[in-house]
Amino acid sequence: MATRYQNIADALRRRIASEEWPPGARLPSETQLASQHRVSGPTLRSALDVLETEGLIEKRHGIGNFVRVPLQRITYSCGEISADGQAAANTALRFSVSSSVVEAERDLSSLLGVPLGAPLTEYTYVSRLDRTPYSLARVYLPSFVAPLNVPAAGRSPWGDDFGDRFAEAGLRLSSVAERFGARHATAKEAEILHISIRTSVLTVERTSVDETGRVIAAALLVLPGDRAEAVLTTRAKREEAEWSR
Amino acid sequence: MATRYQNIADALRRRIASEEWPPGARLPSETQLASQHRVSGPTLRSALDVLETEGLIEKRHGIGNFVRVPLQRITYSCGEISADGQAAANTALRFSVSSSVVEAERDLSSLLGVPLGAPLTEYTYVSRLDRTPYSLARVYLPSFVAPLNVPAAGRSPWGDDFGDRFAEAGLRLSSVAERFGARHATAKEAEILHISIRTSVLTVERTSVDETGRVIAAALLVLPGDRAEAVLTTRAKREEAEWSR
DNA sequence: GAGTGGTCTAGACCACGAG
DNA sequence: TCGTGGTCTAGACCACTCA
Repeated sequence: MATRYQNIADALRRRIASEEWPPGARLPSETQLASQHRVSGPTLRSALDVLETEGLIEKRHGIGNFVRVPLQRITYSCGEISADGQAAANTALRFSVSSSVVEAERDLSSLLGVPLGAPLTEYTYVSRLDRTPYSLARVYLPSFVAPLNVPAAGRSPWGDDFGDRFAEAGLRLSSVAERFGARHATAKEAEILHISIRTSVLTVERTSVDETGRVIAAALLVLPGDRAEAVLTTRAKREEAEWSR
Repeated sequence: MATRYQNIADALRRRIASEEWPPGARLPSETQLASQHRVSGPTLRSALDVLETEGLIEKRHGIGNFVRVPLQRITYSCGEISADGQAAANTALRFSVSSSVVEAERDLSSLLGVPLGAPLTEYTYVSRLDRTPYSLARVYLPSFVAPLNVPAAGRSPWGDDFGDRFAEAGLRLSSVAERFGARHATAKEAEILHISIRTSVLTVERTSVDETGRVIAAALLVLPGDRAEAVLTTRAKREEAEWSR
């Protein structure tokens, strides 16, 4: 059965779809909408919560509720080994890098195969398109790969530009494993990416392995589901020669 | 600044982490918790909403709120071309398949390159582990690939077991493209997978292409983020011979 | 029937942003 | 200062589950 706030959410959804309120427009105030639909404030607010969770509207405290402008989507290309550090970056995508030294937590120590508390260099990449944050990548290098706190190359927003470091350390990148997941943003990620903690994010856990099977880099990518996707193309073995021209 | 319900959510989260309420246990009733924390019902409920969104608790109408039992995770392996239909299935993962004939909607027609309204055979795969739904896959075959409504092979819960159909139709699978995304579950998906519409799901849009570049199958996978992940391993070209033994 | 969570109310007060 | 959304209250009533 349909509840009161669900019916209102449906009605508002239709009015948005009909472009009565085009993208970017401000909705009437919650007080006005509540009296329009003859419900109390909280009931109307739960209807708006539904639309916010769906990504249809954006709430701005003290200003109003706005129809969200569909964001351009960026693409993370999977399965590309970029030992030479020349990653395929999306055009117009700008990013910044910062680094610090951290101690290996439980997750990172098992991921990298280093003892708990071992020093790691952490690189944080934040990409932006028109001032809107689009992706967050955190890369961790063990101390045997590079001296602590050396600058990142900054060639790719995905943090896969460490071919130089590997070469300097006498390591040869052999394989890369990527694990994809979906979850809600953490409070910290939400703040960095300017999203709500209710936003779904696509996560990529990427580990780079050298010839001896040792993990030489780990990366944690966080991509807001409403503005990013990952793509992968696999070709049948037999045709590989033809397809790569 | 921390709000009232956030503080309560933190407190409850700590009590759950300390196993005061172990996995599967019922929390005190909302009325009891509200008086414990000296807040009103709605305030306590919004604290519980936070925990539900985080996947820490599960609400059961008329029964109580329960600490969620961590679910075993299943893995979808990406980048594997299984033209012969022998897919790597997770053990103990059971699934059912149903099929129907549908007309190509806007999304599907552009994905498959068929006219709007063209007849497609739709296969719906639902996998389960211990009676809990784990994945939903919908596969669409154009009519030139197979006669309408032929049964699926049922060898893989991911719907990548159509090698026989391709062969019968004289088609040779050449490449597979996968697109990954993250979003909330739709109402229909939530019902099938027994999850909330606020649950994050990992989506995979998979298109199979033959030698002439024609799309011969499209699949839409929906994997609840709390119980599934996708993995991909890429090996450097030079070492490929060694690694595949 | 007893107890649980789900919805809804009418209003108070606070925090934010803009003029 | 004003209008906005955010939080919170105290309680009513309904829907669901189980004994």
